[in-house]
Amino acid sequence: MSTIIEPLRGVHDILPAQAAAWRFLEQTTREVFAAYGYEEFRVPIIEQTQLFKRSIGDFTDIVEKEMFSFVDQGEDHITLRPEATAGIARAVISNGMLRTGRLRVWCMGPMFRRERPQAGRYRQFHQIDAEAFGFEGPDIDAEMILLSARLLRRLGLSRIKLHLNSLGTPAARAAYRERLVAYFSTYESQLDEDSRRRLHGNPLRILDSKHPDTQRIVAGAPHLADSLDPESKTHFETLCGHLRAAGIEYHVDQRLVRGLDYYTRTVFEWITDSLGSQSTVCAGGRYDGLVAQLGGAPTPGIGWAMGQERIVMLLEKQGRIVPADGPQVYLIASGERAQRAGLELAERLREARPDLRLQVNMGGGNFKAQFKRADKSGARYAIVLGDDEVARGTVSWKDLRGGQAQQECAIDRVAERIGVLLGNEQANTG
RNA sequence: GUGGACGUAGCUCAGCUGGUAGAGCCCCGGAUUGUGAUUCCGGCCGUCGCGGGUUCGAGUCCCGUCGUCCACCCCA
Repeated sequence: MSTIIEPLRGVHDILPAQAAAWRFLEQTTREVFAAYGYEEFRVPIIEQTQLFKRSIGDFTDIVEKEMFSFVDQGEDHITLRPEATAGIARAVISNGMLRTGRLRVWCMGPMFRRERPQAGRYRQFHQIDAEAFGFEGPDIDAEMILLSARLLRRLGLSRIKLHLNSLGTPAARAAYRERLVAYFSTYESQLDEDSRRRLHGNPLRILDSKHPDTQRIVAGAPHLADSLDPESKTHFETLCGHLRAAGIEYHVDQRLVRGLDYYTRTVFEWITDSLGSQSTVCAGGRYDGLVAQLGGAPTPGIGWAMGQERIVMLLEKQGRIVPADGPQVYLIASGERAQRAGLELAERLREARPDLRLQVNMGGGNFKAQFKRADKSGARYAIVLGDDEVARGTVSWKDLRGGQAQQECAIDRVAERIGVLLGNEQANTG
């Protein structure tokens, strides 16, 4: 007897029972992106380790200790992508896609971070990702946020709040960063360990430290808003105006700085109060310097990422019923002749109605057993084919959910019959 | 990475102060003829996460380990 192989820590199977919620999320995502004219982009899951070091920032926890990195047989330094933006930016440059100026894309897929797992925080997790390149003005910032808002609304989720802030231009941010370093340096000995470590790497992160002592020091720190350059200020105010006009509620959060180094100007997060400490459901911002940093022509960019596991958790928690896609019709066939006739009939029906979801009983069984399976399949109707029906050239037809009596109809009129019945059903369920 | 709680059948859980495991659901079969979902009867299912220790004896106590979860950290 060999021992059972367990999954790796922090990775999960998505079981068929859960897949409906995922499919609903993914289908809705496709529709919403299409509604805004965004194109799907598929990029690799593995990239050169250097890509993430250069884009996300050497001093972020992600790069410092959370990446799944390895050297392969050919001495290549490879990393499983911990986020999507860097890979998309790289792909946009590699494929010369910026020559046409502007680009609005989205992608969806697994990401990897070697964190300590918790509900809503996994080592392999999935994100929906939106990116736009080549747009300088705040209109695209607004569109990005409106798009995410519409997606959340279309999913039927509520009680998710939008937090908003601006980090300024790279220059203003750099100046602010210096001011911040100067300020925190005078209190260096009083800072907590993590904050001290970040002081010269990513001092903005110190702002949202939860250490009480550090927080006291943070309270006296120079304000980001005061250091904003006039252009960034205007940019931010225009964005806020767009959001108000569109009826999107938001909360300006001075502490919101985001963890990744590449952000500039607009940053935002959608936050829920029903997921414990994994409260951010979607987050993003502008990264005007990233493309140039990765060797492309200087091009402004903005994007966001949404955590799919967290969304699915919210769908469950908020009791959203997602459309199932089990069979509509279950075909029962008993006896050798009936089985053969049943298989043939099923194929004919699928030919006639490509959208039909029809499950054929397999593995035999008496009528009782087959009806049990028909019931369990969730199908609305059962088509019954036994020796009697075969002899008569008919099928019996049973409504498993309604009170209608069982009927019989000619075998070559079944497709027509399905059209009538499921047509009605679709009208009823919208 | 730090601190803490938990880990018993496929699922949800019970098992008092240590005496070699139970329920419900699920699944399978039956209640005369080719009919499910209800009811009744019967049946299957566990190295009590794993490893070590204490003990005559451990699911129950101790240690370690793995995993899940909570907070921190980080972040989607």
